[in-house]
Amino acid sequence: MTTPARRGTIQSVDRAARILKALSAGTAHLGVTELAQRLHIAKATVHGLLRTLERQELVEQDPESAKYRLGPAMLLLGNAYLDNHELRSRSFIWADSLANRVGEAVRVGVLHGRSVLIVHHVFRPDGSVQILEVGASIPWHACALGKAIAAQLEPDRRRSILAGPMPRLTGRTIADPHEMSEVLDAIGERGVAVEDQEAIVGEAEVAAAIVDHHGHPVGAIGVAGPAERLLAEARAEAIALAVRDVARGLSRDMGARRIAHP
Amino acid sequence: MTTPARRGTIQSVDRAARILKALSAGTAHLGVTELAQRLHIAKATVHGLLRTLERQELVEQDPESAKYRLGPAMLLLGNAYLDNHELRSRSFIWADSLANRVGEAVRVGVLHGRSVLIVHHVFRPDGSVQILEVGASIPWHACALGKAIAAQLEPDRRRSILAGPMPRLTGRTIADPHEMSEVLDAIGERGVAVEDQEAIVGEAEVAAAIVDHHGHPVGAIGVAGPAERLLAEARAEAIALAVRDVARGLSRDMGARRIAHP
DNA sequence: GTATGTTGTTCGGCATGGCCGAACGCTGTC
DNA sequence: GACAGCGTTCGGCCATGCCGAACAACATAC
Repeated sequence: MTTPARRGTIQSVDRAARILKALSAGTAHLGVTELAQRLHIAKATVHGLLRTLERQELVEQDPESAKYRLGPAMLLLGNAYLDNHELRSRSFIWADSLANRVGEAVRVGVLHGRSVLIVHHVFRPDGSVQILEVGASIPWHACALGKAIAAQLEPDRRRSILAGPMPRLTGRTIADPHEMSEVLDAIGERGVAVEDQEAIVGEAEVAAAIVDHHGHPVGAIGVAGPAERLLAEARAEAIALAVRDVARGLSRDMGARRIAHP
Repeated sequence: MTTPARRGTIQSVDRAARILKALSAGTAHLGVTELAQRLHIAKATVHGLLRTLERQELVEQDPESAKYRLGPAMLLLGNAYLDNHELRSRSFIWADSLANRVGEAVRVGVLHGRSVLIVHHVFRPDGSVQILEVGASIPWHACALGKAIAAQLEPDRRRSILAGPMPRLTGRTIADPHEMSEVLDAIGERGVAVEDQEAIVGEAEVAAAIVDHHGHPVGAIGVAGPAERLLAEARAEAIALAVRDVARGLSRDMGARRIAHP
């Protein structure tokens, strides 16, 4: 056995999940042989797993090339994740009001591994053409959403997330763990995170964490747009205030079902 | 064994997939016990499967209620399905031009079971607020996309899809298999399917199938909007022509890589 | 307060069911 | 026409997933 598959996990299911992720990563469709050697599993075994996944329409086989790709049932499951997402559904009204208040696009995200997953996105309220970012995955260290969440993490998780790689996306990306640690402290005190062209040149974001009744972060909400417009002297403070207000309201909303513990 | 699990399938993976689908169906989160009796699997077995899926972040457990729901990795996989979708990516430019030409919303869908999955959606080009329908699933018999695809199916599949249930969604939904069969014949001849308030009162759609080089349908593209505006005497024919043109172009686009077989 | 019903979780042994090596049919290429 | 690559099938060994039963934690009932 090459990968000893952590105790307590069901080997075949674990392998099936790894197949799905491999198919999701590669842009081109993958064949049985390529999957087998990439995951270090016998070819026949991969075939059996794929056939089972195919019956469930989680993967499908291209009739032309006989190679495999993700299937339509995957889209339904991904959509179901969003539909059942409590933070997402609660954020609808808050995000709408925030977008109208500041006249910019609003994004809501959760931390997933070392990335922020966008679960809700409200377009800037002018009529311009914009692409929907729901489902997108952004490195945590290069967006305000991610930094806002990280600043609220308990010390162990914060240390572990700071330990990992922080690739430079633009000249302004914060890539040094010590610098980032200080930035997170400042964000924690101020209650608002700012990202200034750290992911895409010209784009900025102002965000605040959403916490549950224990104070644990469950996600973040933020305003995104052109840096020059978002961070202009005159508007910066007003936007930060609006974002923090909305994040507080949403946090209260999320924790409302249980009484806070001391 | 209650469900003998078709020969050749891997039992545990099949069960894991059924768990995921059960979680996606139920709006509320499900517990181990409920899943076990719903799927007729031993409780301990369900627990093992869930733990494996949880390690892969395909499901997550609510810390409060200890119940399970779909996990964030699911969203990434669903998104990856869209990214790898050939029809979808090729349809972008066609759908845009169609939306601008007719001034209405455009949808692209594929057949999945007895439903049409929306894989691309262009908003009506006025500035109004519209909800994004990508990922939505619509009964095939109640939308023009579905009828356009069904009309191009080979006889066996067409018969089997006509055999299933066709629930009435509005007073105008076609619920009778014989009537639908004649409607499909007419659509096949004309090359365009029309749906007039058969899914939602007031809403209509005009669509045409997209076929590969064998003539097999791979999906459909259509224009959707208010019935009175879409089906007005003056515009109906023009819209039908535009839709058919675009569908033809897309079909050529999709089949371009291989030479047509006689 | 105890009693009783849940829930999710753990354990260990039986035998089932998944795994792998090898062989097959097929499609393209040199 | 031999070859190399692919996806697929087969059969037998034994690892591994399955299940019944016991467990702990919680909620409820009285």
